[in-house]
Amino acid sequence: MPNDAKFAEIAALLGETTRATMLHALMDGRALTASELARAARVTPQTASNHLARMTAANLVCVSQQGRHRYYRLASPAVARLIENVMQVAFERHPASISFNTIATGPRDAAMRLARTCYDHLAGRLGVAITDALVEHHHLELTADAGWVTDSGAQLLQQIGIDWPNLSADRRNQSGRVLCRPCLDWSERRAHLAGALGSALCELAFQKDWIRRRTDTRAVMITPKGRRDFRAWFKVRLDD
Amino acid sequence: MPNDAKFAEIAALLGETTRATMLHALMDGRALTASELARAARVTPQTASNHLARMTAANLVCVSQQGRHRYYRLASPAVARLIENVMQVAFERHPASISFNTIATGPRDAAMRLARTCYDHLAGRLGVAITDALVEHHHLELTADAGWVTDSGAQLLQQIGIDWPNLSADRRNQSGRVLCRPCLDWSERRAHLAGALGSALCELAFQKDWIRRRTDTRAVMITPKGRRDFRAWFKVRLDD
DNA sequence: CCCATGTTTCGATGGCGGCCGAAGCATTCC
DNA sequence: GGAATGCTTCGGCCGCCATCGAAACATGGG
Repeated sequence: MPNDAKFAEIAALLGETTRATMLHALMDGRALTASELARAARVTPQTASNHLARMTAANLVCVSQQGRHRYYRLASPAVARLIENVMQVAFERHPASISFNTIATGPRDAAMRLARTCYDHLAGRLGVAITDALVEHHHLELTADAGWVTDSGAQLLQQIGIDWPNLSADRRNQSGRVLCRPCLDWSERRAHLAGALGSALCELAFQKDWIRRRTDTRAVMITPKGRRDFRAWFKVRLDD
Repeated sequence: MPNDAKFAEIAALLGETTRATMLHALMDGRALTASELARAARVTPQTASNHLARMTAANLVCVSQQGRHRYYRLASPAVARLIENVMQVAFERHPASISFNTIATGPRDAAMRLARTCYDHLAGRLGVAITDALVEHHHLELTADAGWVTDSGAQLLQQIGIDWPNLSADRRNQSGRVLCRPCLDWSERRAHLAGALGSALCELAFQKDWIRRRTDTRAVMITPKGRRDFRAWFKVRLDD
């Protein structure tokens, strides 16, 4: 009932390792079954079930039944953003404690560091590299809190098959610039592309088989075709 | 050490009513003493001290000593944003449970609803009204994730004494548009202005005595001069 | 220097909540 | 229909942590 209580309720649900692990497993945007989540968090199914029920009640995740499986996924983009935000605060640099944080805070897995999905967009070196390349070639302008696509950027997107003006139209944009959100990547500690543009780019990359999902991980593999096309379209350099 | 653990650590710190209450008390951006925070959360000083020590260690708040008082404040804007984000998820509307959430979720206090500070910017009806007026008169364009100031907006800001181009210059803005972040207000459930612009406007409003702080609350009072000038400059209507 | 005030440390207590075993329900496959 | 699989409910155990009293420490004032 009081504001603070509901606030604490949500935060408390995030603030427990088992649930946190499950939520992170859902951060790639896919839906996972209760047992998969139990395995991911290394707890028994009944424990997982309990956690999932509570997170469902609090609208952190939602569930859809298919046969005898129950697929759980994050309830909304806002939840994904919230999780990102906690990560950001968790790994924010602070003058006093740099020595503690500098070592081994990023994902251990090399594949994870190279390329992974972050709810609905690309993260890791690939995500950062694409974003950097777009900025470098003036297709995109980014600030700490916001970003927008330039005219040349809109043209580029059009060519690869993203109807950007149309995409951004329903968000009351009028002047052709727009709507992407920087998202701090906690392995690279660099802004990369989230928001509508990040989502559209990620979808396109799967569709064109530039990247492929791996099983049981948020890491994605970059196909040879992807390597070529990322370079051709975005002038992305991943190998130096 | 593992990512999930540090994530959970931060979230767990937010997820406890006493600490949550303290953090909310700090959301107006001011620094409060340990005893003030203890009173706000209705716990003994020693309990508060314990919580504050842990939140300081986790870089959620930071402390500066003055005499025998220790003043605590939020450690960074990122923390304030995080707290806002949790509120947003906590009060997000969900088709299934609207009937529960529609009643009495906003701040009870009428003054709070009318005008209050939200870390470093204005919220409540005043914050929303200013934002609406800016958008209506095409001084500002807002989307779900981002926003920018139009040329006419930059002119208006210049007239009231905010050097907007200069303000946004250090965030690699080149084309005069820019940098403000919508922030969902959980009493009005409407976007209002945060980010650099929100902060500058709020500061200006205090400086020009359009609004004044009240003691012991985030609510601010709007002065008669404020009422006049908000109307004159921004065409804000607060009374209908 | 002594007392008042603000804050922290220590130790003990109590309660909340995560966890699993056992059992029950639902769904699918044979 | 019966067995297997996926998931949930129930009950009891255990550990963690919020809380407070008591006391120590720090600062400033008289």
